[in-house]
Amino acid sequence: MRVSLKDVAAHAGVSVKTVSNVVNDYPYVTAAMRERVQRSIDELGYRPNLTARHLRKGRTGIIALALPELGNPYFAELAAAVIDAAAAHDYTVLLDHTGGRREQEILVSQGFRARVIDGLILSPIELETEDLRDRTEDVPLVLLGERDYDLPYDHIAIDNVAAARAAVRHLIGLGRREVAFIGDRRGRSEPAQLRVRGWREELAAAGLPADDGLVADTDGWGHADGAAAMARILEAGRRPDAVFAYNDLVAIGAMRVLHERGLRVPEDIAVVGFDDVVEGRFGAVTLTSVSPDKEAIGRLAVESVLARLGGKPSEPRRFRADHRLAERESTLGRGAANA
Amino acid sequence: MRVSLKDVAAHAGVSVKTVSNVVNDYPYVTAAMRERVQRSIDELGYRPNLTARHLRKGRTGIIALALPELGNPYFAELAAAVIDAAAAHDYTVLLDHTGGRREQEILVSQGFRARVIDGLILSPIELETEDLRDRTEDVPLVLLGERDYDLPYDHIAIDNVAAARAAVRHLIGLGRREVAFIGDRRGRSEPAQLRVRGWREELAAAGLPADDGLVADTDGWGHADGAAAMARILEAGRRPDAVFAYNDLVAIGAMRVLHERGLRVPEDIAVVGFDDVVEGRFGAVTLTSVSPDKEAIGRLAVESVLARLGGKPSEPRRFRADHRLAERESTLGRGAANA
DNA sequence: GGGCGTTTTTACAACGTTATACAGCCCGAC
DNA sequence: GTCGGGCTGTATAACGTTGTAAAAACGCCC
Repeated sequence: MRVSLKDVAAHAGVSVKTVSNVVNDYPYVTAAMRERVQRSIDELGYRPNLTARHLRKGRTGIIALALPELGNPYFAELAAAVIDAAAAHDYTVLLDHTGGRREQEILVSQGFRARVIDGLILSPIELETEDLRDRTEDVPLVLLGERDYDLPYDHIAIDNVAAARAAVRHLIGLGRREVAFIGDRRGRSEPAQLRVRGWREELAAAGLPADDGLVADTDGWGHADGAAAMARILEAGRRPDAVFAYNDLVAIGAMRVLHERGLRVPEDIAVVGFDDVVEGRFGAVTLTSVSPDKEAIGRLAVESVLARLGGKPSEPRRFRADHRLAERESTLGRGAANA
Repeated sequence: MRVSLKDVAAHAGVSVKTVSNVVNDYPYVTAAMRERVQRSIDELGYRPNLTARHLRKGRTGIIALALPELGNPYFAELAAAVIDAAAAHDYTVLLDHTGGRREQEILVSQGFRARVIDGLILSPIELETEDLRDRTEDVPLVLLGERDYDLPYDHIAIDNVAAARAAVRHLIGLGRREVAFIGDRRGRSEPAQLRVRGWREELAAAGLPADDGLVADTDGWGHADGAAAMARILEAGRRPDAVFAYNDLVAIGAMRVLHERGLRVPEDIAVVGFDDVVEGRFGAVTLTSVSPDKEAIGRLAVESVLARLGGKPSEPRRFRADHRLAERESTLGRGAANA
């Protein structure tokens, strides 16, 4: 059986609280007593029961991070950043994945999946603003990714519209005139809509048409989705000279199809992705990508969820993490205008 | 403040235990009473406190999964399999990453990172057998990946030696005579050593020399490690006609370097990876890879850790998950012998 | 050596839940 | 009618920890 404070106390011939004091480095313990108790602790191999401690203290030391997919390296890298940031505050992270499905996201936000947590960081895909309106759960929630409307929760995000515009501007600067967007999620995902909006705005600013036939829906955001969408565009007889993809996986899937059909990247079609995952740096054609500051996102998310632990209901805040465009072979310019 | 059983009991005018009975579907509760209590529960928005429940029951409903790196999609896919398998048993998964560093792995195995768990699934890289000998922690431990020596813990693994031999056999069947191995970890990783052994054995069986100059060490197992190792081999003046990499990421990194130097895959150099990650199916040259049954590994791991919860110390067991060789463009044969 | 302030240790009550044991109750059987 | 036994509901005691408050020990001064 597991050793408890009581066992140690009996063994050392002191009260339970004294042992607790030693364990918690309470200052008013004589060196002699401390050593005597410590010896019993070591001898019996005592280890505090965190469940009991947390019941008493009202905190569990665990925050949950709910992501759409672990398989996407962007989220994996983000998870690593969150885990590290949490560890710096002596917090442990419980990871969950929602598949980006709305019902799962609602379930998670209501705390039905993991109910032993002090706080929750959620990266929603299909979740609607209204889904959070009647949230009753009292653990602090922080949202990753931009939301259009106001909700009483902190947001951590990069400026998706600006980032998308920068990507499209870069393509236009290369002289491209027909820029496709791959990865809209049938209008059901807020982040996708923001990137589409950036794409549309930048094309408009350059006086280029934002043709709906150049926006390709996908079901998900994996390699296969990008490949299928690219194939559909080509089979519809379109031949864009540039592609801006919702993320790197979609971009890489699209590039595979271009390669199969003998279209060269970037000569025939330039490609820009989003997320700057490692994978994009090691293909036969390395991928230009919008690079969000993942480490900052993870750190800000942890800090803001922990800041809300006290339960003081201050104003919701919106954190903007940085992003930059990492230029690589997939948009290597033939005399690129400075973008 | 959070609503507790006591609040509900007061509101409904019954005892705390009766409310508990309703919550836990205890059979001997009249329908009338059940409904009355349920109404109070709904009205007050009661939600059970899992910390307290678990303190009482001695179980937390959480198992930890400690992986070397989340960034490697293989582990991400594996994590998804474990999370799903655990969910089927009403268990939640707490994810941790060790970076594959020995001290971290020891720490995790001793339970220093996450101490609120019922069981632990650990995928060690550098951990030595002896590190587990004096493990005092009493939560059940299951190891992922093969271990050579006997330890009182269950193992879930594929047959690494056999899988490596199959990969090398396939290359030899293509007519390749100089097969390099990329991704030994300076002898510090047991799984790597097993794959090197398979490589060595199969070469020996074919009467080919297993030249030490063809084994490339790496620090880690990411794209960059594979690229650096491949470059080192070429710069040493070697020109193997095939490469077997420790995993897909290493293989893809190596292929990038081959591409940069104008060497064609598979014409000049055939490449085989390990893990069968999605990424390998969408490069300009798709990657042949050893494909372990991740879903089975995840399921077996969860089942065996849960089976040990009772604490009955039965014999440690060794589970073998299946693997197969997924053949793709990187080993497309010019008249391949049947392999 | 008694009084007083400071330091050290202790007893006890919580945190929210469930297991145990028991007290009523109702019903049918003797 | 009294007894036994199956249903319901309740009081109480845990689970292992820490906060509070009070008791004990100590040191110092007069």
